[in-house]
Amino acid sequence: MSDKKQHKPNSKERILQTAISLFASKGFAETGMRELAAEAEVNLSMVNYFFGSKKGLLKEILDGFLSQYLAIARENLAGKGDLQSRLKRFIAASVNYFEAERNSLIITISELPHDDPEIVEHKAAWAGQMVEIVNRELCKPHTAETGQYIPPTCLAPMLTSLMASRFLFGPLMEEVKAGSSKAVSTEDYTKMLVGILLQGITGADIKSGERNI
Amino acid sequence: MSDKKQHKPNSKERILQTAISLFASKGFAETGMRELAAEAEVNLSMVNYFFGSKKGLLKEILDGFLSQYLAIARENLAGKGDLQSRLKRFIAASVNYFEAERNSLIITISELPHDDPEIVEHKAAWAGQMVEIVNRELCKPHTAETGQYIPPTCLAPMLTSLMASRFLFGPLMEEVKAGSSKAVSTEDYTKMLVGILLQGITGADIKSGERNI
DNA sequence: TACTTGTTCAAACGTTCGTTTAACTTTATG
DNA sequence: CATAAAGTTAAACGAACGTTTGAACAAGTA
Repeated sequence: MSDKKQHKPNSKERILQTAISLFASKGFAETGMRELAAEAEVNLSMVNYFFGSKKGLLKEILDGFLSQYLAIARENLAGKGDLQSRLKRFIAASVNYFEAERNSLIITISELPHDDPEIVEHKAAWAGQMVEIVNRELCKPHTAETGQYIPPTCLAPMLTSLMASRFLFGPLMEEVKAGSSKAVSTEDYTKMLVGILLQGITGADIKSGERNI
Repeated sequence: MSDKKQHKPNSKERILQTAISLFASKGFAETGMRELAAEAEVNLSMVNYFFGSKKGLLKEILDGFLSQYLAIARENLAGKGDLQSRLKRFIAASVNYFEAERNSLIITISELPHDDPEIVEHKAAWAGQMVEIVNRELCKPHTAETGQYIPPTCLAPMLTSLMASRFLFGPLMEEVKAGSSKAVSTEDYTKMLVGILLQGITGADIKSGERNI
C-alpha cells in the first residue's frame, strides 16, 4: 500500500483534487497553471490535455459539486413527510455534504457573481433546477399551509447562504478566534439551523458547546 | 453642470467607483489595470499614484465597506430596546446599506476566503470587532433570556450571509428568472428576514409580491 | 519670475500568464 | 510482434500582467 514515487496513478484525479484545494484557498484566477501542475506533480500540459482549458477544469469542479447538491435536494425535499421534516432532512444532508466538500463549496459560491458568460450559463442551468425543486417542494406547500408566500428565487439563495456561512467564513473566523470552527460540532450546527428556520433564533439552542464569553 | 471632457474633476474618486463596479462584476484578479484605467478615463499610472498598488485599491474598497457596516452594527445592535427590536433595527439598516453598496458587498464577500495574508489580516481586524459586538449585544442577552447559547463566530457569519444572499445571488437568479430581483421589494425582504429570524419560516410572510407559480 | 507641489502622460520595464507544438514513452489491442 | 491509442514530456508561443520611469503640465506661493 505504499504509494511512493511511481508517477503512474491517475493524473487526472490528482489534478482535479489539487485544483479544488488551490482554487478554494487562493482563488481561481490567482492560481497559475504552473503552480497547479507542480503541486499535482504532473507536467504543465496535462491540465489542458485532460480538461481542455483552465476554465474547463473549473467547470468540471462546479458540475461535480452542483450535481450532487441538486441530487441531495431532490432526494430530501421530495418524498414523504411534512414540510418541517423534509426541510430538516435537507438541511442535515446538505450540511454534511458541505462539510465533506467544503473546498468545492467555497469555489462554487465565491466564483458566483463573476460575469464570465461561459461560467454563469453553467451555473444558471443548475440554479434553475434548484429553484424549481424549492418552489415545488417548499414554497408551494408552505403557501398552502400558511397562506404566506416566499419566492423560490429568494428562498433558495437564503437557504444555501445560511447553510454555507459556517464554511465560507470558517477560515476568517479561525483567524479572528482560533478554534472557533471546532466550537460547534456539525450536528449542533445542523440543529441550530433547523431551530432558526422553524422557530427563529429562540429555537436555535445547542446542547454541547463551550460557554466562552 | 455639464461634466463633459474637462479631464480635471477628481480622478481618484472616479478610479475608486470604477474599480468597485468592475471588481464586483468581473472579479478582482480578472480585472486588469489597463481596463480599469480606460473605463475610469484616467492614465494607467494614476491607479498606482493614488492607491500605491492594485491591492491597495482593493483594501481601500474593503475598508470603506466594512467600516460602515461595523458602524451600522454598533449603532443598531447597541442602545435601547429588547433583543428582538434591536435585531430588527440592525437587519433593516444592514439590508438598506447592502442595497446601496451592493457592489462593495459582493467584492467583500466574494474575496473572503482567499488566503492573501495582507488582505485576510485586514478583514480579520474588522471581523473581530463585529464578532465582539454580536457577542455583547446579541449572544449574551440571548443566553440570559433563553438559556441557549450561539457563539458569535457562528451567528455573525450566519446573519451576514443571510442578509447578503439576495445581493450575492441576485445576478444569478436574474439569469434563472428575469425580473426575480424585483419580485420582492427591499422592505418585504427585510420583513421576511426579521420574520424568519424571530419566528422561523412560518413568520416570514410578505404582504405584497406576485404569486407566480 | 522662480520654485514648489500635485497631477497627468506615453513608454517601457521584466515577469508571468494560458496555451500549443512536436517528439517521446507507455499501455492496450489484434 | 505490429500498430494504434493514451499518456507524458520539454520547450516555446504571443499576449497580458502590475509596476516604474522621467518628463511634461497646472496651480499656488514667495
